[in-house]
Amino acid sequence: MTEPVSPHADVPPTAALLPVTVDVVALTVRDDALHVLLVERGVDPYRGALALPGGFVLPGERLAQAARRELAEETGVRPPGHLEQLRTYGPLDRDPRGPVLSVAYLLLAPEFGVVHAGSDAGGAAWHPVEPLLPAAPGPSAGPGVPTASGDPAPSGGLAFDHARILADGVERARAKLEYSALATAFCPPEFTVADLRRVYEAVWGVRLDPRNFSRKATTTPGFLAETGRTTSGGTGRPATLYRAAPNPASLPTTVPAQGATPGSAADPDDAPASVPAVLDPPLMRPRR
Amino acid sequence: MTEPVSPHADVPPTAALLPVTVDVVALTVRDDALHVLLVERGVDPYRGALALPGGFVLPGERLAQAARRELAEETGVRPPGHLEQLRTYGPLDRDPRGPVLSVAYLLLAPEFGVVHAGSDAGGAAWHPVEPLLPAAPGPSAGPGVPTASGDPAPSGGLAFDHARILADGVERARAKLEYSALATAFCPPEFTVADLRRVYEAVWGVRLDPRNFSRKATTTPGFLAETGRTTSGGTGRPATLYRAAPNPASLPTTVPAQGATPGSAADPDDAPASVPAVLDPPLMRPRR
DNA sequence: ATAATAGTGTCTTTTAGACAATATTGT
DNA sequence: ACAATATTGTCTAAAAGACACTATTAT
Repeated sequence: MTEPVSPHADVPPTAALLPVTVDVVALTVRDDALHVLLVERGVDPYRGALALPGGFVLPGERLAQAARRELAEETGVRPPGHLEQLRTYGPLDRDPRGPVLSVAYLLLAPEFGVVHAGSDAGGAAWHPVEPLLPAAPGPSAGPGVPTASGDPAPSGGLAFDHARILADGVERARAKLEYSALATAFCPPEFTVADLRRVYEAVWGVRLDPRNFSRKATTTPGFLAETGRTTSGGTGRPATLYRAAPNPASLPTTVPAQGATPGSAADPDDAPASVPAVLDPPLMRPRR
Repeated sequence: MTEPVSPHADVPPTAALLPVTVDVVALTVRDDALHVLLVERGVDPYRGALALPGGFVLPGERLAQAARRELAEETGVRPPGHLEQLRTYGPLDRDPRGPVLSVAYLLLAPEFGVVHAGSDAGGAAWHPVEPLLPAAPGPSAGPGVPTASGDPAPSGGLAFDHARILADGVERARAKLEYSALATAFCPPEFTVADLRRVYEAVWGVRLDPRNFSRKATTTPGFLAETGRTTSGGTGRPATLYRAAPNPASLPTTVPAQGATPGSAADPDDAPASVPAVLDPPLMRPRR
């Protein structure tokens, strides 16, 4: 029998002990545009500013678990979709309270309704990402965000370094659509080829030829599985309904967990589950 | 004047305070094979086992800074090459000492000599990666590592979860060669097309046609810059010497730092520096 | 019938891959 | 001259893209 050991028993005394937050870049496609889930901060620092949903990791908690908990607390629902780790920021010069490490997660999900206004944050809501991203180069485009004067937010109108984290999340999402089947994560369980095309168009900000797209999507192995059913009611010819193909030749996910709590074992969100045989050709490519 | 504030002043008391390590997957190409830098652990846990170089982040230290410090301490030299963040592991079920967060970094570098045997680790040395990776699927290949019996190492003969981290690093490296110009990070400042081809061949484990490769490499914009010089002395026709092209249309690296220590400002290693216009075509592709 | 969207056929352009042929060096 | 490696040229095959045309529904 081992007594409940105090954490960090044998860690060298010179090691830093850092508070760790998780922040979630939750993306969805809504009205043919990419949207991100943001909360209005109800506490300092950055009280009143928009921020990514997130918060501190609790003792004994896993990172992905913390991400899902924060998301649930701040939306009132348990969000669907694909959750994966994005990257880690900090610990210096990003939080006025002092050194804080932040592990960002990326959620790609079909639009889900936001119910609840959390305790320390005004309700969460979907916001179009485009005005929050750094202006594209080339011919100087429209005005960014008016940046309400007096606002302490450093960039893009978001608290902390969240504008940068958002930009990184969007870039990751754009890249993943190209060489993985993850576009389906933005769709409900059953969807049409046109739904899927609108995901690519919104995330990449391009127009794709519906005819060539249809052929490419339906003939790419491991991408779509026919349900046998079709849409009805809308105008025009009914469309075939698909769902995401079941784990296409998934890579053997190294290290399946070892001596851990069996059941909450190795974080499935952290295992690049049905992810990308790297050396396969891209699934989809934007127009040249 | 602000007094030196105690760290974590206003952090909620329920937040976990975690020790954080950095671990570095340092890869190089040596004798036409991908190698990783490993140290033999001189202290518990996993004393005597091979491990990735790394250690605890110190108070006031940045992540990439800690990665470079550990690397320097354990090799005796300041390694060249491209350093980028890989991903974050933990904090549960990965260190017998208790919950520890580990932020892994990836270094892609030309082979550099290892000088020094650090204090808490036997000397660092290059090891071929192939026997350390999980057996590829398909027809069951050769025997992995004999796994010296009595060794507490969980997998691949490496301490902690380092076999998994290594696998993730190799996968990242393989992917990056495909759509970025990072293969040059494995080369010395001046190199030939053949040198570069051997990088691809070693990392991907394939053979590439030297003639088609040469054309592709030299005609891809933003990849190579001619030095005007050529090799000499070797057998055969002298080859043109190239260096990596200077930042090809680099993306505007969001958030250039704000109120930080000017000089050690925003970590350049953490900024995806000259990284991949995502929507560009891949630079190179492995054979089908 | 008309409008609207879904999906197929076919041609053109681009890119990748195979491989002959030429170029330039050391021995 | 011969061996060895570098580099260019040319043809073929595969993939991407443009776009006419057919299919199937609602009104």
